[in-house]
Amino acid sequence: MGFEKASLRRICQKAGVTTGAVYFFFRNKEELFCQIVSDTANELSVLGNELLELEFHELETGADCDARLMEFLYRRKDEILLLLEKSAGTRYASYSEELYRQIREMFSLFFQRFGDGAAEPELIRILAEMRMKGFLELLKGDYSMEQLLRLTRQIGVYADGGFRHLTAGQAHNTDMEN
Amino acid sequence: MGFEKASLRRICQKAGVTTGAVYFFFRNKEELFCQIVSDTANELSVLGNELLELEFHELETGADCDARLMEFLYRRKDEILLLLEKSAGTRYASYSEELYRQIREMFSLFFQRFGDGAAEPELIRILAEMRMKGFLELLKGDYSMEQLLRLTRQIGVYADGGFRHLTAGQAHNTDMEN
Amino acid sequence: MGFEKASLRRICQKAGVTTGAVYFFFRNKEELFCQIVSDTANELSVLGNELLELEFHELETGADCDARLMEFLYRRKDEILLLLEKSAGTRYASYSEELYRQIREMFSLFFQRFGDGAAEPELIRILAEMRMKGFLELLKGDYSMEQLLRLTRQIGVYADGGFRHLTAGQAHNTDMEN
Amino acid sequence: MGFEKASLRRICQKAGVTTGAVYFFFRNKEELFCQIVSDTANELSVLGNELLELEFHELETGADCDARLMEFLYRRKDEILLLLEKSAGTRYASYSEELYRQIREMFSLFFQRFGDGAAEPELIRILAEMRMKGFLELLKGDYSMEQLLRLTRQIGVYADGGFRHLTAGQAHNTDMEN
DNA sequence: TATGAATGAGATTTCATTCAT
DNA sequence: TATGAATGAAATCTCATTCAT
Repeated sequence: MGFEKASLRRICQKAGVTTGAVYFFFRNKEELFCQIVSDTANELSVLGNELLELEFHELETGADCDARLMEFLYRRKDEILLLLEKSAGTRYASYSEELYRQIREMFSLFFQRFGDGAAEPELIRILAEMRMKGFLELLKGDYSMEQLLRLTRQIGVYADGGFRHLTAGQAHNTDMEN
Repeated sequence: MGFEKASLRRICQKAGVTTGAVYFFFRNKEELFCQIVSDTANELSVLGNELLELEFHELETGADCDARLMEFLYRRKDEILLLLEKSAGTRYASYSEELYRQIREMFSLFFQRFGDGAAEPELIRILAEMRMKGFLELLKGDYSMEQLLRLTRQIGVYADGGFRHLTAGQAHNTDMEN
Repeated sequence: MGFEKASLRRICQKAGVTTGAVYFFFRNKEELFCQIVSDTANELSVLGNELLELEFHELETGADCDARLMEFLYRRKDEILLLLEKSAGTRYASYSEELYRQIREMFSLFFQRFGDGAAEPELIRILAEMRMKGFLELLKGDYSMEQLLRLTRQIGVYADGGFRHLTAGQAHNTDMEN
Repeated sequence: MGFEKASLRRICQKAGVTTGAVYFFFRNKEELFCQIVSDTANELSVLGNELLELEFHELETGADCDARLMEFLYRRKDEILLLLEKSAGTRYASYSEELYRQIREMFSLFFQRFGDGAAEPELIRILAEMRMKGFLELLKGDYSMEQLLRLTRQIGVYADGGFRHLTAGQAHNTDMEN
């Protein structure tokens, strides 16, 4: 579980390399981790910004954004899961924060645009965490690309409905939840 | 991060005790962990079943169930976070599985009752993970009880809307996501 | 196995005492051990000398000596086994040496008296070890006093026969062993 | 004293290695012990069975068997002493039981063949323990090969005489022991 | 007289890292 | 470029002993 629990000895044993060899290519254990995920991390950041931009200018639907994101995550499955779930103890430990920020920004945008005014930051934080969790769990499931995209679409529908209900209900909150 | 990375040495250092002292009270590191969380774990299981029952017989609204759950979690915040996020390596490692099962069961029930027929297990799995994540993040935020309950209600509204959108959309799926 | 492997904690647990209490009665772990065996050790030394004396003046048969010895060992079974097999690490560690010396002396006497001249010290050493081992194993068996004495007598017969064969054979050694 | 009391720390200190280094070659302390003695243990078992067979078919005298055994033990002195006296706590702890069984079997054979009928198992047990003890003490003495073989022969003579006296005496037991 | 709690040293084991070759 | 061996620190756990009460 996680970078810190993964013993280099065991990693190397599985990879059929000697531990000594690792230190020829990488300065230390963290460097090894980082070189594995860095490209993916960079590209994900770029993609995130790009999608944020698209959404901002309403050039693409949310569903299309989700699909493009998932396609990327799927292709880099292993690295993504390392990056987002096993990076504690490395300099990528807080990488996911950047993603969360992007998602929160997007959500904030939605609330401003389609909701009735400002959105509560804490609510947005929770929703962002949930959404991200959704992506990650989709990734962890052993799905085919088709399955994955279909499920992604459904999660999108779910999120969309949730958002609408939330903004609609904020005016007459008490009515809605009963 | 987690039970396994939490060095007993460091724990004891912070607590101002020697590591040897711990072994007077607990057989080993895991026992220490378990004695901290066991009561809470048991009560949570009971509460989970109770709420499941209530929902099943429609004796209480989902919102009320959520509120009762959050109140419990809030009162046992520390133990709950240990139990659900730091238990890898202990015999509670798979405890959360039970909770997930309960949530999935409840979701399944909803889909059967209000949706149009059977629900896809994989979709339910993802939604359950997201919902749980929501609860946990609510817990991790440093909120007052009032704030917490208000946010919980909002998440409930979100989830409710998501569910409706999802079941409504299953008939004319392609329309919805565009 | 032995004094050093027996944890005081476990000893006390079995005895239903607290470890603290032990240190009220005994200076330390070794003292506890020694007070358990000391009386027995002293009496055994005395008995050993007495039997040696008796044999020396031919006031008693070897079989009677053996019987008296075994009766004593049997009554102090537990202490004897502690003293002779678990004393490593205590000041009784070399206690058994004294017994071996006595047995060797007795064997030496036999060889001088009934054999044809001086006896080889190394041979006597081995025979003494074997004889002692015999006594200890007799003790460890879960026998009744009667069984024990009968077996002791048989071992005596064995040893007697061995001795005779050995002394008889020393003149024409090569004949005997074929 | 024994495997369990032999601290790896001290072993390594004497060997001029760090304890960590040991774990490069051996999985744990027990593995270290086992790899030292395993070959010897296997060969001893084979030899034991072989000698048992020879005795059974009377292809070799007891004295020759003893000599062959001692030669083997002498060549593997260190490993044998580890195996038979220091193995408590390892998976070889009960190894010597196999040897005892072989010796008892051989003794049983003798009693059936040369004695007058069945032999008492408990007596045989004691005699086997004594005989084994003899072998071990022979080994522990710092003898030359010649000395060792000569002493072994003498112990053989002793045992032989003991056996004869015992079987002869079983008919008129009460006479003998006085 | 006895207990419960605590200590500190030392045991086995693991691990990232280094180094000679 | 790569290996096998080694190191030293730190982890969990055990144990004899001490001490306040």
